[in-house]
Amino acid sequence: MEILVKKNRKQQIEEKATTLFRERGYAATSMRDLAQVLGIEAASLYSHIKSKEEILQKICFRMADEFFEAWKGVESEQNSAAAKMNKAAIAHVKVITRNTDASAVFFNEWRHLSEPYLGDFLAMRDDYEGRFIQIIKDGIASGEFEVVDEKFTMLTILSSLNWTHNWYKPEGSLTPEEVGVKLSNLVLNGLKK
Amino acid sequence: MEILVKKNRKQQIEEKATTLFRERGYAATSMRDLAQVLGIEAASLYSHIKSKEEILQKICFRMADEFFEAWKGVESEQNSAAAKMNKAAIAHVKVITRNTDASAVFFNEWRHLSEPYLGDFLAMRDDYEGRFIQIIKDGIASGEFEVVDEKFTMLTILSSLNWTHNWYKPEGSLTPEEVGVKLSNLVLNGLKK
DNA sequence: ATAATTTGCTAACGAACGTTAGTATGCTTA
DNA sequence: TAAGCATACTAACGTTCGTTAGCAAATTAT
Repeated sequence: MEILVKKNRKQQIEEKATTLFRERGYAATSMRDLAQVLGIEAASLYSHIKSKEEILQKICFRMADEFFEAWKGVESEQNSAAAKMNKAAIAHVKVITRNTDASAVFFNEWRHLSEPYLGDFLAMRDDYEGRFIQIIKDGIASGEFEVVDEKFTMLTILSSLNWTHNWYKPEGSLTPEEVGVKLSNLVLNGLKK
Repeated sequence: MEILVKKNRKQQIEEKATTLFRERGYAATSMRDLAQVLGIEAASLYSHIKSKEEILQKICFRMADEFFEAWKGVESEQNSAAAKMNKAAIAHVKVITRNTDASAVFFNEWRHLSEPYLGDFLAMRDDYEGRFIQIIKDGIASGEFEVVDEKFTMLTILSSLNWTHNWYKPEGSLTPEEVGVKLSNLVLNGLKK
């Protein structure tokens, strides 16, 4: 009967690898380390995967997919740039808080991707960052936001949002939604009264 | 005659290592990679250094020293928390922008330190972060700042400041001081008008 | 019942890793 | 001029790396 409980070995491998890559880094995690966590021999891993890098690719591009998926609904009919930024921040943070380990790998280990994956990855990142820049531009044009350097501001905002993976604990008191709201509020309104 | 121009081999090694560690990560940089950049054999490195990790230790703890050194002057006689935060942000960002490569190593590679260095490092980080928390607490107590979760706010602010190493180009138009001012302003006043 | 798939093993490959030993050369200092 | 230090070499060490080949058992699908 048990539905959704059975996971095939490949999924297990990717899950454990995500944890290890997060804790030790991709380069410092050996296939023998990974095998040991799963209770098998290193060579046995290759019955399920093609290479070590394939695991990293899966993690990185699955996260990218999730970020783009979450973006849907951000640029809806509403016209306020602040509301859009709020929505975007919440959507973004929700993805991170629901995948803290995979997010850490996504943010820190992507440089170990080889071509053409690396190029694809960077192109997606550019695309994604461009969406935040557009919101900022809109806000400036409409007079909602201060006149700022859009790229600088985008980088600053995203760095705040992206850091979430480093401290968020799912078992803590804050829900992903609440984290997004608080971050969005701090970014939009600042610390001063 | 030439003063301050002559650098001994050990310094050269640390400089080149900083660049490589930044570009490829500590674990993915081999001693043979490093030797090649310097035009010597890998074994020759050991006439100057004790181990690969020693280089990482030097980078990390020199940066830590610089951050603490820069803090002097932040907690001066002035009483406004906003002014203190402004000073702290500028001081912090100045250190980063003047050492972007070493900062990247400092922020991303410290986990490869072994004990007792790792413990020392984390203790220093806690100390440093505590200083930012104190400014936030002061600002809340004095009514200058919104009532916020101090730790959450500290993490968010520092993540913005610390991301600077990833995009700042010394040859660009912004001076370190200007970057600090802009970041501090965004954090304190927010994006909205 | 049989075929196919999943899962795992042992053994081993060649390459790369950090590091040490021992030696040699040239520069700097006493 | 001698001593000492800085610098670099060749050769090699034992270990670990990612990965492949070939085989075997168990499970699943036809």
